[in-house]
Amino acid sequence: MSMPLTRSVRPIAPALHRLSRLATLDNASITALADAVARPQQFRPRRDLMVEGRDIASPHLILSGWAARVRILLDGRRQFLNFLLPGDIVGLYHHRRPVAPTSIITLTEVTTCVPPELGTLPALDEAYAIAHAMDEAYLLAQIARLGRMNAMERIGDLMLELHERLELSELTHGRSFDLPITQETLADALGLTAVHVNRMLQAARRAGDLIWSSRSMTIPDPKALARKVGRAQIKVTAG
Amino acid sequence: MSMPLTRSVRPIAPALHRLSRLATLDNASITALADAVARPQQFRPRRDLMVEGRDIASPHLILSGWAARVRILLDGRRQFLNFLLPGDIVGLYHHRRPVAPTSIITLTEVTTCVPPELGTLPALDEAYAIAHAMDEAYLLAQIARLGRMNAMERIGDLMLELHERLELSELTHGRSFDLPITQETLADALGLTAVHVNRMLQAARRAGDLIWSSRSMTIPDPKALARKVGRAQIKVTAG
DNA sequence: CGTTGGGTTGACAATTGTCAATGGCCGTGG
DNA sequence: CCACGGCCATTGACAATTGTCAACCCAACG
Repeated sequence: MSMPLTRSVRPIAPALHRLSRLATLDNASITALADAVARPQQFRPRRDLMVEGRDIASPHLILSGWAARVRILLDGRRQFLNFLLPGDIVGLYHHRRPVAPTSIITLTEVTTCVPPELGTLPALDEAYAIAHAMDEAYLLAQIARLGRMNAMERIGDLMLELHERLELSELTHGRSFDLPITQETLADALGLTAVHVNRMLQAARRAGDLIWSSRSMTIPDPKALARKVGRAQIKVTAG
Repeated sequence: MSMPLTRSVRPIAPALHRLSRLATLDNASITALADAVARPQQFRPRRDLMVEGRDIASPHLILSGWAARVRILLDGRRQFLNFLLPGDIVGLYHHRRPVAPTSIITLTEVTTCVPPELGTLPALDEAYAIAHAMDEAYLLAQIARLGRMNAMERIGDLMLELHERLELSELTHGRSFDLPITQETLADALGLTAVHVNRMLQAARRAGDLIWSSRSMTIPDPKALARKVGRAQIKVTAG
């Protein structure tokens, strides 16, 4: 905490922690990751990491901060497709000349680096594959959320998902986590309006389901909430 | 059309046609595919190809018929995550012991086969990678549809997507295609109720946007409809 | 201090869902 | 051949959820 080296490594620890949990990484993989992390890139809030339809200049491994994949309709309606949290990887594909399927925008100050290439380190490839499968699982969860849950359930379900994901990188504090976004951003992720999200958040607080103040979201009783919104666990490999 | 051999090959041609379009396949890949296709599996409607949370017994390459990935909430609400059409591949992952992220259910009579393994034929791997990227792009489209489009737009957008996808396997007839599902199935894919889908389909017909009768869906003016629902093209590789 | 971005509130409108009933079509069995 | 049942599509009346618009508050900040 007081040593300079520690200080500089600290903020990126969660991202690496999560990646190294997905598969058993050998020394070569860890070295490659350390090299990658040594060349961080900084982005201010509301900057594009990628633009839909353009070639992907380079993939990103999120080291700190929040970003989101976004799709904008012609008349300006906006839908966030998923959130990108520390440890998440985007733009890594197995085929030539990949085109970004969506734009990616930073929601907060964000640090990224270029992850080690696919196909050079088997252990890392395995981690990538698992990370990718989890991404897909969360996209599927998002579809069910938007298609079949009401506003209250969507909010609860998303908060549980975020808590679960942040836990993997040890970015939670017990039943709380930092939620550095606005209600409008939340609305765009949930397919609702900011006004309605506001009302539902108040209802959730009255019901004792969710308490959000000064950027800290608390889920007093995750299990009870999970039951209430009818939520299943995300699981990607057996055993 | 009259030769026995032709007759038996015919129904699976669309699936192979689409796959071979994604990347340039060498002879080894084509042979491997032909071998795979020679061992078809048949499924009646409403059968599970996979069950959420269970190990994936084997991946499937859809040769004919329609299936869907589905998620069911605790109280029975059902959401179809995407449709699986001839040429689509499911359950092929780069990591060990993959667990099915969702159940897959046949909507019609379906024929599948086990696609050649990943990592043995580079040309085929490239096709798999592109197919997978397209899958992902369609999932993202589904999210935007459910999150930010109204009922009318969702229907139009989905019909355009289905037409576009079926065109890749030459399963369209000009501006028409076979839509072998019920309005309730459509509703479960669109996050709506069957009653509302019914009303919107009638409105679409009155507006001249969509004409659906005896399983044949016609889009009189695809470009106009695309403009009306604010739809973009799906593109996965550059050039 | 004035400005600005986010959050909050109220009144009202639009969209979508619910429930219940009806009719057509088709295959089965008598 | 006809009666029956089942599935699907259709309709109407009504309710619930969510959106829209406009105003206001408040804290942060230059």
